[in-house]
Amino acid sequence: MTPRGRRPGGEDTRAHIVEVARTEFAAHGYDRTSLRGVARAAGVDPALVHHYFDGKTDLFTAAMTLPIRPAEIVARVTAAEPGQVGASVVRTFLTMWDEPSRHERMLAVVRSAMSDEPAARMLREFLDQAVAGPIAEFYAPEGERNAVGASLTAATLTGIAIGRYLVRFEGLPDASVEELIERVGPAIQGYLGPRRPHAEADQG
Amino acid sequence: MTPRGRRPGGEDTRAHIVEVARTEFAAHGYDRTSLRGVARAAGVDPALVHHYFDGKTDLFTAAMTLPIRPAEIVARVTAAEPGQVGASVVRTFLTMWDEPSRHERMLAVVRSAMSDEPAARMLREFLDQAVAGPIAEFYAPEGERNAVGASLTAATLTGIAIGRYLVRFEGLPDASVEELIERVGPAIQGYLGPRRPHAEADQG
DNA sequence: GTCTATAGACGGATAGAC
DNA sequence: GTCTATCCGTCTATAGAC
Repeated sequence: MTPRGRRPGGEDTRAHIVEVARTEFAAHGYDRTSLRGVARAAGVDPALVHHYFDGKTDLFTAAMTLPIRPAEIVARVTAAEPGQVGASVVRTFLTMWDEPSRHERMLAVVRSAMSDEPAARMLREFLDQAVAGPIAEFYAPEGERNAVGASLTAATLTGIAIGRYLVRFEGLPDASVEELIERVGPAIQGYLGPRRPHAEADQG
Repeated sequence: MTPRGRRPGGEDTRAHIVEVARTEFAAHGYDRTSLRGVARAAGVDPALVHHYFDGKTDLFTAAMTLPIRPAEIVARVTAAEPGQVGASVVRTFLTMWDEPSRHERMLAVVRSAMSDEPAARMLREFLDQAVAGPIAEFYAPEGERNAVGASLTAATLTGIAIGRYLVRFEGLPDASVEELIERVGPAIQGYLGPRRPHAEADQG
């Protein structure tokens, strides 16, 4: 019957809208998610969504925001033995994907980042805080950074997320976390280690 | 003045539309590209686009199609020394991205694959033909396949393309092809080599 | 706090004239 | 082969009644 007017309980409709929006963004990406669709799925009026949020971008931001604690991640990474940092990074990342509170957010951001610039910025910032930053902290507290190595790490993790959760490359969705750590860890380790190819690289 | 009626020369308007469409899809992704926008950019009437193509999906397919020759790729990969197959794969892939005839197509497919299922299918098929197939051919002509290894390779290459050409991770757009080959080659090599972790794997 | 109503724009698609 | 005209759907956003 869709009762009109103020909702019975004083429950948090706003929070409900945010939740539904997150699910929609995760499932369809930014472009294909409409405020009307969110309103429909949430069982509220489209105008109510506008009442709470400035617009689509605002709703997206509200639905995605969940602070990450770089310090925590640094702690996890630095707890690993030097030779196991690659594996530790992979484990940390895959674990984040498996946290229910983060899964949909990450899905939505990656899906949307390919065509929406604000979403792309969010992806870059996330990777910077959750991957590149902690790594730099570990390997070069002084300030020297291996930017390409960090970016290759971020790229690898992004590609795996896409192959595993979005586009579904053969075998990836069903691979165990342990198998992935075992196979990808060494690759990451290689990106992060010191470079000395055929140039002079004595110390730092 | 936008002359009416049939165009002066008998030039191939259809081909022109396809070209323009490819550029639009590459720049904005599937969702944000409209037939009207394509028509506008091509200087033709929107109805003409419908005259040539069944719909948006049809136009997309027409704009993306460019046969790849697995045999060629196999030849390039198999020409490498066994220890250099990883580097060879990376070089082959990055070279394809740099071919002008392919660059926009690949950009468009990757951009679109995150939210459009037909585009996702195209991406899977491309990676299967251009990466997984040739690799399998090289390592296991008999039919045994290292599916996860091939998928991890595909995921890595996809992630690098995204970081280098789409989302622009720090340092990746400016990295030289040689540096990428040098750093990523060994990682790919690791995915493709035989696995013998802690299970029995005598021959195969 | 919630809804009705509507403005204003753009999308894909089609029928048919020239 | 090309364009006019139009249908019908969807979207974001706003003003204002209850």
